Amino acid sequence: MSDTPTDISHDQVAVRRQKLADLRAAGFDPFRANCEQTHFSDDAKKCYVEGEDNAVRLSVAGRLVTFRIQGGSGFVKILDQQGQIQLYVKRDVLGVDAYAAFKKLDFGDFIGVTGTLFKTKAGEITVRVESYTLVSKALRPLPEKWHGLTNDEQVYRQRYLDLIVNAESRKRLMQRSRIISYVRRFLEDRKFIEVETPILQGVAGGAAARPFETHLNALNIDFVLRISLELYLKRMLVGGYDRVFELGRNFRNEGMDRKHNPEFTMLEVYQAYSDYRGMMTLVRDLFQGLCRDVIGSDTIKFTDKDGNTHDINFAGEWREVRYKDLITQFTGDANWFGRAKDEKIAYCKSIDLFVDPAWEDFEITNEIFSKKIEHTLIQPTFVTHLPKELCPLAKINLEDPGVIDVFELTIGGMEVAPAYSEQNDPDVQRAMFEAQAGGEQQKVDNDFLLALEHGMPPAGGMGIGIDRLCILLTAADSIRDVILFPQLRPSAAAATDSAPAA
RNA sequence: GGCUUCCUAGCUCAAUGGUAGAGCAGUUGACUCUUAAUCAAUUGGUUCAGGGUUCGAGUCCCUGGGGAGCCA
Repeated sequence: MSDTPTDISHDQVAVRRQKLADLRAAGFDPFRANCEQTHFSDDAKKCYVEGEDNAVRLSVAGRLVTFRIQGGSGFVKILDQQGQIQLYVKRDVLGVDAYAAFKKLDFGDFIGVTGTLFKTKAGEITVRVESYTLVSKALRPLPEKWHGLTNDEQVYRQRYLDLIVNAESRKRLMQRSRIISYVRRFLEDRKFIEVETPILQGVAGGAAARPFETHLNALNIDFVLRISLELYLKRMLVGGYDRVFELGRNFRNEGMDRKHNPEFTMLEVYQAYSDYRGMMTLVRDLFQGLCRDVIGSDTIKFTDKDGNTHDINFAGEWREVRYKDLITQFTGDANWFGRAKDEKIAYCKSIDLFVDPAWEDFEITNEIFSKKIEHTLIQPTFVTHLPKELCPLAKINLEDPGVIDVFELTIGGMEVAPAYSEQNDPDVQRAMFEAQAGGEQQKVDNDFLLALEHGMPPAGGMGIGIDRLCILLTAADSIRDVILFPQLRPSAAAATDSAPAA
């Protein structure tokens, strides 16, 4: 086969390039070919009529991922977006030349085939190939078929390889797409309108986080990338959109770990004439629908950070508990909120919890919540009546002016969805902003306050971290497993590794 | 940012400081219902990069790069 002087049989790329060159020399260029795809793999298999082999003719296409040739016939499998389908090729059907060429195909090549459906002795619905076309040559080999690709770095940098060889990754990331699709349908069914608001903002509002900074040359002005969707969506309430949502990317220039990627996807929903209690119903209906539609079960498996497994049950009513009660229960001190700061600090010391003496009282208390309590809330839990200092954008509770009308939905020990009765009093809102800005007037979004002065209807609002939701529902270990291309340091090797052999 | 740990063939992994190996994949051959197909033969390495210690380094030390985990 080879009249080249050097043996290239050990070099898989060279072998594949030689095959490509041979095809071209024979007058066929796979990169100039195409094929028909009448069915995806799963849809094709559903077309099989029980007991009637070779009654249905169709065309499928995909990447070769299994190759079992035995003499004059063989079975191969191709992978498309729905999964795999088996193909049966036979010399007697294809003809000697076409069959010989088929045997030279490699793992990873894209082919299109036309043929009829039948069921093998082993019971697998299979396409009996009448003709095929090579429509793209893979010049590099795939990772190993049995162990797949396990090198984390390569999984993230070359996600396409992970998707080809690791079925769980493919499934998990497909589920993410279905989750997002379901969220849209769910909200649209309830007459919510999807909008798109600016990512480049003058003031990074709606949350407390360090933003990415950038510069708009045309106006010679510094901008930041948004850290939240909130303030622009509320402007939509002012503008008369009663039910509005945005599903989009936020950016926070902070740490990266199993739960944080610098860019992440948030859903925010605002419903006029509702409140945080209305959001409870909405979020519960949404999650229960997601479980049914995407997962197919009311319960999901969850492994906590100590390796213990739990079943999280989304059915029925969910636990509702006041922030204050969680704190007094944890500390065993019914009068916790009446204690002096020194006493709180002393207590934290006694449980080995670091707190900075410069912190405010509420920060010390919240450190207990976030470090000691939050991760124990495994089953869906609405934590309500949070201290007002924790969020300046919510309405103050009518009975207790120290707390706000909000919940934080915590599942699997993670805060998944905060919701508020939204503050719509412009004067209270301004005072809260100014207290939070601590004298730095430029951090106050005056344009938003102007909008509030025009009148915003009472509303319930809610945010859901889509990545965390996906972690939960797909039982993923890390945010990197539910983001197609998680952020990594640039790889120096990648740039030099792609030059083709001359 | 700190601590711990990992980086060896295309992939998954071995290798007391003493000649770098296996499985899969590749190549050649056999095989017309396979399921990680099977059988026979066989190729393939700048051990992440650069220094150092040593008679001798994949292994020990240092610097750098990248990944993961824990902490901040």
